[in-house]
Amino acid sequence: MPDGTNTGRPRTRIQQRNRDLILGAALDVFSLNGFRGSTLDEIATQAGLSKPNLLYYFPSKDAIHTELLSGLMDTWLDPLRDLDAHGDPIPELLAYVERKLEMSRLYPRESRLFANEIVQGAPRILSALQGDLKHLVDEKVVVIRGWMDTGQIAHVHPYHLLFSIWSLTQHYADFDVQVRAVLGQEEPFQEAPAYLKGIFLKILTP
Amino acid sequence: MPDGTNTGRPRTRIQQRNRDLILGAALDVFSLNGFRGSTLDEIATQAGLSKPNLLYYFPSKDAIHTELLSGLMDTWLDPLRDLDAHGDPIPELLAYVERKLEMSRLYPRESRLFANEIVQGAPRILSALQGDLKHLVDEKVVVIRGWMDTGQIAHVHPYHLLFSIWSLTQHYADFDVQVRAVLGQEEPFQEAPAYLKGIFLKILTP
DNA sequence: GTCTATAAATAGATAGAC
DNA sequence: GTCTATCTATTTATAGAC
Repeated sequence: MPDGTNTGRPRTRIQQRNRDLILGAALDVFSLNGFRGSTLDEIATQAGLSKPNLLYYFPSKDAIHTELLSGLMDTWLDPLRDLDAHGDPIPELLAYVERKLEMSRLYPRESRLFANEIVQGAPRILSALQGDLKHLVDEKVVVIRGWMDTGQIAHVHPYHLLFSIWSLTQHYADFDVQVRAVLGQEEPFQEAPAYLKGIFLKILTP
Repeated sequence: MPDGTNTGRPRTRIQQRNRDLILGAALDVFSLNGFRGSTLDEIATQAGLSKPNLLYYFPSKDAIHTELLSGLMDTWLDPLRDLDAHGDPIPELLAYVERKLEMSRLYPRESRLFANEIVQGAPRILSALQGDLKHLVDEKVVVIRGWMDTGQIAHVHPYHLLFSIWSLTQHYADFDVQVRAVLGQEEPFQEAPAYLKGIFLKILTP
């Protein structure tokens, strides 16, 4: 992911570096074990810092997790935000699929962090799902419905269409081990882009 | 899921009842928190038994989890096993999609149990994925390739086609909270079957 | 079979020296 | 800022009475 997640307070270079170390390590650990399954010990070891030093930078285990989730939520929605109502509908949607798949390829830990959180009932981000996410989706669904009503793309359930895009693209990050187990040695992300573009073209063509 | 998961040893009615209570409670807890995020305390409370009593029936936390996973793996693969090489290809595949979606609707806990395990790297079932699962998939891919080569269904990457079916159907169980958050009050499983059949018909039609 | 009590290890978090 | 030492609660698991 990008940035140094600056929450406003000024920081020295060493502060910034250690915060980043901690958040990176926490992303490794939380994304692989979920919140409750992760320990500060593991995060500290992974970050190369002592446990008390971790808690010098963040007040609690919960605070680290929350910082990660809220810092990432925005970035995670960017691909959908970029869906342009004035673009050419089919290429626009295929490009969205491509961006989402690229996110899975480049940021599998972030994808699994969300997957863990949501599979486990989204206790910490339910309000964000019902708020920011739902509002953005509602807004884009209007655009998609417009494209359908003018016959520019096929008529399918717009919400479930978006679920399909999320599901299919994130699958390659979240279920990576299963995909690789089944494919043997073939590289998943080599075939996936063409495959997904192909099927979404069929789904969307009027 | 079905059965009383009999592993061979004879059991009294009270033994069977308590084993089932424990496995049911463990399914609730493990499917919501993953293995490491779950505690025997929670499982015991959920089962209405004391913690030592749990460990009278199962030797360890790990044993409960393993029993759940291995007992379920077979059932989980049944819908794919039922894919009939001699059936009518498109209806056959659509029926498979329907069976998988029905599994998500009826057994969301089981779906989330696997989702947690796989998202977290499948430490306990990797060998089953590389063994039983891969072999079954390889076998069915031969069937699907046959249907493609004779022009009965469209030519798409058969492995990724199966990933798509798993991903799209399980999404409604594993990411249920997100789906519901976005849909508001609309019931996901009302629209999903028709939507999925519709898009897979487009994908598969030559 | 089921319980209370408890062991032994690990968890998150704090105190205080440096 | 970073560390060692430590507190307190929780965790898995066992011992042993009933």
